[in-house]
Amino acid sequence: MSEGAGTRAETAYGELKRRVLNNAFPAGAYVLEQELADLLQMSRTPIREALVRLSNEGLVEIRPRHGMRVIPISAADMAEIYTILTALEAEVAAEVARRGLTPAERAALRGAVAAMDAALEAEDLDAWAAADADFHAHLVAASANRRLRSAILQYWEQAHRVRMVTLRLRPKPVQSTQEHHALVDALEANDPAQAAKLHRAHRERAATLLAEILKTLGSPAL
Amino acid sequence: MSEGAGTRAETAYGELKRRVLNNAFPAGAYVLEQELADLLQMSRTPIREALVRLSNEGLVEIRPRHGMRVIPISAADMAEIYTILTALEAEVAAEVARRGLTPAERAALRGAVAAMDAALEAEDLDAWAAADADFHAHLVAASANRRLRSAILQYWEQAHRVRMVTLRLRPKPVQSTQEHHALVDALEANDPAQAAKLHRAHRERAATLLAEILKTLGSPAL
DNA sequence: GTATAAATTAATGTATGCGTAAAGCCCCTC
DNA sequence: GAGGGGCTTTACGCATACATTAATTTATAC
Repeated sequence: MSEGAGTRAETAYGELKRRVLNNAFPAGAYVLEQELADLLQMSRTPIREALVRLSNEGLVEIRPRHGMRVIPISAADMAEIYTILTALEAEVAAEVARRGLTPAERAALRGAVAAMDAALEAEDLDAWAAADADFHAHLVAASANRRLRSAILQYWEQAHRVRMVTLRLRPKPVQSTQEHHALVDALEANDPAQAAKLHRAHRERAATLLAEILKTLGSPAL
Repeated sequence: MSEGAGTRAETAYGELKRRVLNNAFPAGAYVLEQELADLLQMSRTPIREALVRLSNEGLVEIRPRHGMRVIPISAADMAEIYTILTALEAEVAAEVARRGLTPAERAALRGAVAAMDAALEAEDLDAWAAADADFHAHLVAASANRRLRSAILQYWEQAHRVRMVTLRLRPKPVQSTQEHHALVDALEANDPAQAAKLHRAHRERAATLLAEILKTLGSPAL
């Protein structure tokens, strides 16, 4: 069993982040530092450090006498996030296309697309979402730009909760598979412009879709 | 006199950040938490919180028994940062061109370009750098995307120290002015694609230039 | 009943103290 | 002089205590 992290602050960070991403906190509710300290069985000090980090990452909000809460994401927020994700991932696509795919990368990407196909056929939305995440993770991992990778991850995480909630409210993602295949083709063909363009279109379509769903949901902001 | 911030942690954050950006810490040297605490006349607790934030922002590095140091930026780091800045700012340029400039924005941008011209004529590099920063700040401020604004600011800050150091090592920035005028033209003409393209070219040229200077410097990493 | 002021509560921001364990040092061996 | 084992120092990680002050409640006046 891998414990987790050496320091308590890191444990707190990891554990709280996990819970935030899995929507384990009551939506919109404030949680006090002491409650978190009790929950994770440590003093407020490491909890505080973890909260500072999480709030820096835009995942939680600290309100001085009310505690912390998961940042609610509105349709407008989602649009902001997707704009950034789109720009950054398109950059990755271009970079990767420029230098070409290694066989391992190619395999990983094609594998992820295959998994998406399979999940779609099996009507397993969770598996599809996982495969989709996998695809994008592999793509991002192929960038040599460490800062770029970590920035993308950060915005991906901000959007994660919402993606999960809306997963079952959207039409079956059939077109997505096509788009992913085309993107890998462009990457293999060493065509940066095309790769960036395809990826951008892919993301923009997803963003539009999400925006509509969120608008439909009213906007109680997740 | 504006004191600064209410809480000491915020004061520490602001003050330390200011010093980091102004290169007030000996290059490459580690500084202990206690020394910072003495420096700012507070206990280690708020200092720690500030350091956690700064390290999250990629400005400093915390090494457990050695203290904190300003993160050294190599030529490769600079390339990473500029890639991200380029992608994000091009996005802003496109967004702003899409919706058009308000008269105030137009005035601010043209004003900044004029200031760059003047500074160039007066051979005042500091003024030129300030005007350049102004231009980009005004451009970024014109985006409605809060997350995008803050992400750009973050990477801008990471590059700030290096920009200042290299300012006097580069050829006179004559071409820059032209490029800025052209960009404003595209923004006014509501031409998103052209605005993005121009801005991207502008930044990529700057990045190439910087890379060469840094390579020339050897790479002791700033 | 509403509004204002006073009193109370309680969550945070910060200082402090201490145990831990890493880093450095000393001394010894080869 | 290089290597290594044990000792010392000390910076940090964390728990804890407490003052501060915002939030809330109660009291009071109208």
